[in-house]
Amino acid sequence: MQNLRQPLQPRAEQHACGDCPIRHQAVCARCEAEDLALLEAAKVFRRYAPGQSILRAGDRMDFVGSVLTGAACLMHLRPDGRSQMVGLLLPSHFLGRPGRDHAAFDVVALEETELCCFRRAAFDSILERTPRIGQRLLDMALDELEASRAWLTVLGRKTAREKIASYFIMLHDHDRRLDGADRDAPSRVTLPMTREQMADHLDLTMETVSRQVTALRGDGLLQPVSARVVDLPDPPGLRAVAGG
Amino acid sequence: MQNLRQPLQPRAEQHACGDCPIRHQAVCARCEAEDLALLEAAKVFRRYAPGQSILRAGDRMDFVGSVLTGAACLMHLRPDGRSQMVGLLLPSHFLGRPGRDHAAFDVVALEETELCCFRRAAFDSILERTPRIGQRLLDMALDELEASRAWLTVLGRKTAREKIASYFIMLHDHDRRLDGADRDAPSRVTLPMTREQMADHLDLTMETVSRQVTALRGDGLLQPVSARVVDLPDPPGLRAVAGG
DNA sequence: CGATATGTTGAACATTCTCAAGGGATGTGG
DNA sequence: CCACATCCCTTGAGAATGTTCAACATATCG
Repeated sequence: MQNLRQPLQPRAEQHACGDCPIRHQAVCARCEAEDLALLEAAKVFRRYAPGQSILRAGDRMDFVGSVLTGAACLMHLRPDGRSQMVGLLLPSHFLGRPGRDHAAFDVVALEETELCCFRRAAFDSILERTPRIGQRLLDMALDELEASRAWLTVLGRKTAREKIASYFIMLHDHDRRLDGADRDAPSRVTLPMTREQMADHLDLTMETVSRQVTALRGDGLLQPVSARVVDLPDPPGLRAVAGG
Repeated sequence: MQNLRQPLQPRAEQHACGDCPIRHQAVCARCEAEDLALLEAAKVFRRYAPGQSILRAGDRMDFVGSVLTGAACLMHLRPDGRSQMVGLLLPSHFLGRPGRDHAAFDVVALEETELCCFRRAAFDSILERTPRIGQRLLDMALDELEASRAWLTVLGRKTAREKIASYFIMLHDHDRRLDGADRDAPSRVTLPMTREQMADHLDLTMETVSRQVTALRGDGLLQPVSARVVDLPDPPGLRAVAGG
């Protein structure tokens, strides 16, 4: 069993918070210099390979942390073997839950992924002394809750075509949130997952994903560059297809 | 437009926190006497009729609060008119979001519903002075997030039959959380919604809901007493059908 | 180059939806 | 008390979206 205590990858090179790519989006976003010093002293970078298990449902969680680079997913495995991807962890997202010992879902790295981790005990004590971090965490949790509820609409009320469009728009928008560029300008997204994993996330089959990607390419809304890289020539058009 | 500032129902009779039905499940669960005094001074009960709108998406939210009795739902309305119920507010659930002015979703009372409300400004200042409440709120938000993610599996990977079973088990389990009784013992649940609203929540059609309820009755897992009251003679059996 | 993993396309099938009709409770007015 | 209206629910038959099963294509990597 692999978890945060047993990274299989070589120890990640650790950077200063000053030039952190997620400095102003993550749990530390509202920290002042003094708060940051506390976090900086406690942090440890961890690196995971694609497909590597970061946590398993029920595991003791000794660490919490932020996704720095890469992507991971939360998986809900059912007793009968069926599984559903119930969340995506992209750079700046927080992993772990203060006040809860065991993981609720499996967490799997989708691609090469770096985490900025804090030992649970250390993080909890920083939380106590630094209300700003607790507030930020609450805010992020409520954002995630809103996103998860909005995703219910994607799974529940959208057609296969709309789901695929919604998925690409979500990736595009998350990139724009990090780089601040124009949301309507053409862009290139790198897919963090295989067709099969997309199918899992969108509650479709791999075949339907494939067919709908082909269809959207035919409509000029997606322009595959390679299997994992896709150009979006017309984000507003794609957003319209995504519908809401 | 109706919202928390304009309840159409007569002013609700207000009770002391001491004999509150959700005293130990709501946001105030971990409050000591002194914290409770602060909340008690700021609280106002509100009552809503079935079908009444409590909030509309985008509304300014001047109040936050807990559901005391009844049930309400969070609705996500899409531009094309399709809608999806993205959450259920049952007794003890919290409504509203500190640090956010506008509502993300519509909130509609499903049945006669009482809320224990606090003016946003007052609540925010209590939050600041009472870290226990902030912690409890974070904990509840993370519980809701987990529930919402688990519901993704219901919508995404379950058959109509499994969805119906999951729905009844969810209601049964929420009742058991409030009354502490045995989760495996036969019980009677009161449905807070019509077949059409159930369909909306489960992402099915009213017709499919009706057919599957009939089928589960045939299997001895549901025993309708009236349209809105159903006996569950065999919760473990129903839970098995719900599957995960 | 051959092997394995990943992605695409095709055709038959199944679950659920849509459209349509009818049943049963409750309420209102005559 | 009955006729009628309304709302909610149930049942049926055909249609449709997405699935399943299967073959084939493409890519990556030893």
